[in-house]
Amino acid sequence: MPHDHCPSCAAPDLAFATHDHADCASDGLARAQEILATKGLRLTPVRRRTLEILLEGHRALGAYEVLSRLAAEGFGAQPPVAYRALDFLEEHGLAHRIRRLNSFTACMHMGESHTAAFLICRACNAISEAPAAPSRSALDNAASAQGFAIESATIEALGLCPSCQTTPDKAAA
Amino acid sequence: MPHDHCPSCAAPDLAFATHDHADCASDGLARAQEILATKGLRLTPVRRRTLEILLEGHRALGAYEVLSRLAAEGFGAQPPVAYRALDFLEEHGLAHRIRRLNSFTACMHMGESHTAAFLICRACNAISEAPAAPSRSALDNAASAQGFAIESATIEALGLCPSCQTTPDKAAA
DNA sequence: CTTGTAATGTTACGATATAACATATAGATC
DNA sequence: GATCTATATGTTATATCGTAACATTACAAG
Repeated sequence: MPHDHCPSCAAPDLAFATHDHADCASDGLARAQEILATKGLRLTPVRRRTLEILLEGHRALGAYEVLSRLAAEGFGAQPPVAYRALDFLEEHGLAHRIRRLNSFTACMHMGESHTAAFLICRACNAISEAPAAPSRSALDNAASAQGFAIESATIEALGLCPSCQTTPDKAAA
Repeated sequence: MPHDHCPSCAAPDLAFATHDHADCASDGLARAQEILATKGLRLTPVRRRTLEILLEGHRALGAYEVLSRLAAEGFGAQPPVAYRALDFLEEHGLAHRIRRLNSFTACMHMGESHTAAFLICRACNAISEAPAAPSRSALDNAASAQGFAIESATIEALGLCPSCQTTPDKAAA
């Protein structure tokens, strides 16, 4: 069931490909529950709803965008409500912050400890999580050559997803 | 002449190493002048001063930090003054934006077209520009496997520089 | 059912960034 | 040199993103 609001609906391991997104989202939620249960952490209503909102599509949402959704549903209406839920999800590997966009997206590989690399389509805003291990190890090499100890890495690419490359008006720089 | 305010004064190709920073900075300015002259672009007083401020150390400065320096010297005191100069420098490869810190730093490899990778010390805020080609090509591979066309990449690592690794109190997470 | 801890909510503010428009300046042309 | 034009600078005003500090509520352990 590829859904309409997501022109480049991405599968967990084959982003920008059409897939059954209802499954994709509910799997993500289930996976999150398992992971938090294991760690003895709580998926409270705000946190759960925040994750669901992120899981609605393979896009990045700003904290204030998430906040307005939460507020409309009766949760708190002040920024810390959204930031706390988002920070919690990020801290436990259920969501990622996209620095380039000052926004957040659900993690597509929950539980697999990894440095994530993101492919961000500047035309349709779709986000895909790409294998980052090769980039990351190249970065580790560059760092250790300088004696620098990496604690966390941000790897993000901006460009055009497959479907937007074929849409000339969107592709215009 | 390693200078005092820069605990991890970095050489262009060997960051985090002590070096003659007065040369490092004046070379950067000279190089910038060449490059802009070639392109028929102007290194106006604000732009020049902004670059000099960034070149003072291998650190990242926020736009408002640069702005207050400029304002104190008689330039305009409003945000666009700083953002315009910084954006201009970035656009022409003379400075980089560090997304992770919402701030800016002088480019250490002006004129060499490259995707930059940054090593950011969370203890002393020193910034080193590392060879990014290997990371970048690994990222290109991951992207093309998904049919994604990268236009620009952000590669940044947060961690500890050599000198801060040996200072336990600074290294505390 | 109390008590300590974690989570939620609020107010208030700080930091980052840009839109829109007015003024000034450098270089080209006459 | 005067004038024109494009570029650059400066301003006001506002949008957007993020956090500190503290009050209140829910939860789970004893």
